[in-house]
Amino acid sequence: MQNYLQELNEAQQEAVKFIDGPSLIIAGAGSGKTRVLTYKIVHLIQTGFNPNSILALTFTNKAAREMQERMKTLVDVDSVRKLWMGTFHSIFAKILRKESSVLGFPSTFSIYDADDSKKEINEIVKELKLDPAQYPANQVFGRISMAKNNLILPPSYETNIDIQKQDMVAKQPENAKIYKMYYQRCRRAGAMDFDDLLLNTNILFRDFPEIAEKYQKLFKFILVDEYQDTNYSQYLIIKKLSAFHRKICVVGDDSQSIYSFRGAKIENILNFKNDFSEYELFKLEQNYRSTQHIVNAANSLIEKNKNRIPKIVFTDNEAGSKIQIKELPSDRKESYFVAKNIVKTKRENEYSFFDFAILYRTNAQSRVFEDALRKSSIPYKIFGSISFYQRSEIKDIVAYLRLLINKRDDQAVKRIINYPRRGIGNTTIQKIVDVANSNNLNVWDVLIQIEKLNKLLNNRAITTVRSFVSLIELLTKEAQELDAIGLVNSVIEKTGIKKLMSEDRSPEGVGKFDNVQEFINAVQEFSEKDDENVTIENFLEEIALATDQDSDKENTDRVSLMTIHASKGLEYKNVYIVGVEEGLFPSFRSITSPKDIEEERRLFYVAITRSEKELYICHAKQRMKWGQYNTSSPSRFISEIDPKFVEFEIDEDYSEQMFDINQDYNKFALKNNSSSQLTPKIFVDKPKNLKSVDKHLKNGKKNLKDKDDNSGLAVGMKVNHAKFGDGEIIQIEGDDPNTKALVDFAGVGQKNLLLKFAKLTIIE
DNA sequence: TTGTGCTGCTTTTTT
DNA sequence: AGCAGCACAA
Repeated sequence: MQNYLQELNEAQQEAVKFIDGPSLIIAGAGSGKTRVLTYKIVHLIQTGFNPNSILALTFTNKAAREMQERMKTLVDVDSVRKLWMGTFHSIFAKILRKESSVLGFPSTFSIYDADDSKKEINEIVKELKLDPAQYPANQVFGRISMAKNNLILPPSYETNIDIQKQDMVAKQPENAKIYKMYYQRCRRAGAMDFDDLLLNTNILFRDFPEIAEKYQKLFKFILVDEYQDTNYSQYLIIKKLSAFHRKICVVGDDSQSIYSFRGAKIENILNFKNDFSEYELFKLEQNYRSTQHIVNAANSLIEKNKNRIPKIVFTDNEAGSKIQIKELPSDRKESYFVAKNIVKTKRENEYSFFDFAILYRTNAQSRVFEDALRKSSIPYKIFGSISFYQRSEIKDIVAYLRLLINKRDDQAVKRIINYPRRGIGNTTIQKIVDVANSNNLNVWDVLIQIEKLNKLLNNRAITTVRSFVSLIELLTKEAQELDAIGLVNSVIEKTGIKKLMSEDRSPEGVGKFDNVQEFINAVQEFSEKDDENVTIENFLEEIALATDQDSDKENTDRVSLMTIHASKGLEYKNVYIVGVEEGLFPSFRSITSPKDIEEERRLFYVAITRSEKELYICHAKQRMKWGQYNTSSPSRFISEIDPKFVEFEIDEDYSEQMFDINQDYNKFALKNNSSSQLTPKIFVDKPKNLKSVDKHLKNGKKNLKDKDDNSGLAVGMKVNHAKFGDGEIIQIEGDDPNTKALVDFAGVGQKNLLLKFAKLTIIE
């Protein structure tokens, strides 16, 4: 069983074999980092460590899954299952579920995703009568996230001078107040957002030393992947947990630190020696992935960064071809070029589509490529766009499940109280929410005693709310009795979601229905796991922390499209880095800060090192942004690569003959014209609803009670309307609840008004 | 209460 | 260009 070591080079072997204390492994791009980590865990198990005492933290679910798969070929499946292996968020969510009671959270606490969080923030901003434009949920959430990742709770946020200064500069002096309320609301809802999972773990370990000790002793060996991307909150957890055994191995590459925007501290890797002075350092510098030209080009670029750990990544691979720098006239042509080039390269080298990746800086860039690939009949898959579970039709169902498990989940109730439409409108909801907030109650608490609001709400509203409550109570009961699949089926059945969706025959509607089917399949698959943890709670947790990368089950041959961030850890034979232009890459937001530019440079470094054989770097001279063409110049990063390793290419024929940018322009201009200018506004001057009038007549509903007295109105009368001013009645028709009057208003034209809504006063 | 048409925002990257 | 949220009309 020693042979696994022979598959490693000397440096890798040393790193794997050292298990006596803390170690730091600096792993250059393509140096076999995952392999080392995997084998190290295997080695630990072989040396006698109980898998249950090994904690391995990864950055993504995917990384964890990949390692697990690899390990299953090396050790028995049962050992792999017993490992504590997963993302920070999923591992500590699990621990928090066990221990949450001491923190005042139910073990069934909900996990708010970014959507829920932003909605909550928006509601608070409105409640505080602040201007939503001045307090964009995105920004405020970013501030709160930053605070939490640095363990700054609302009281400290309020008194922290630096933070207050920043908020003043940003013209958001009330952020502290919003944070405070947000914090309370989440607590009230029994909900944690992503950052809370880490923050609360810290609080747990800080305030309950006996619990901390339990886990400190449990985890005899701790491994952390992508250490350069950990934030302060994560760092503290790791430090605390490893304090007892001090057997910790962190793996990372400072050159690939690309997540500082969400609080990652590259310093964590640089400061490892401060906390673990007895540590051993291992450097993996041999690249097994790429050609010499690619490795050298990447090295020459990253050397421009000041803040880095010195290391020399080298390779014994072939020299390979030079990196191609390609200039294109427009973003559209960039996409056609890539499509054509993929076809050509594939044919010449007998590659599969799997061997190609298109990498971009922002998700928005994917659209044109989708277009070009589809037109060229190239199969493709976009990674990391919207996660399957983020789709609104799925989130609706998930909201029901969340509510069944945690009645305090206010975001979930608000989402589904009127979905499917059951006649609880915004006015009613707002009143209920107001009552909840002013009494510091959960929305659900108010709903179950809705009768008490008989002064505030009309009887109809109270009745509908009551039937909603009994629906939820019924489903809650079922949640105890049925298995996961049965429950989900019952939910979509009894709520009417199934009926509603099956009636929608539009292509989007059908697509949504398919997604719901797919969701049910996912539940099925989950419940078939031969695991003791197949509860609906665990399923919800898994999907709350799932990203899109998760759902790549199909293995049809196709080209991969993704952001560079999403590409970290992956490799492809042929890579196209597109949109390498100033303002886009590096992003215009980073251009004023040298520190941010360094991060963008590392990001570019990551992009380059994804490639094994061929690398194209493309930039377009014109790019469509927000519906308008802008001129852009090549990124500074292109000229930072040592020219020895690149070749420039401007294909004149290609750009002149095949495309004409003005054609694109004209097309858009034409489209805009036809929709907004050529279509004249038509005023309604004929009663549209003749059909419904007919129906009522047939049904003989003519002389039902006359509550709203419209009898004073007649054709020819002069009336006044609050908005439209004075006018003359041309026509009256329809029976009572739907009586309509056609009125000719001076200057406005003719309007067909429904009398039960329109307030007309008679002038003469 | 519900549906529609308009405004205004978006684009950094994600657990 | 595309979309969500929102005001307003029905």
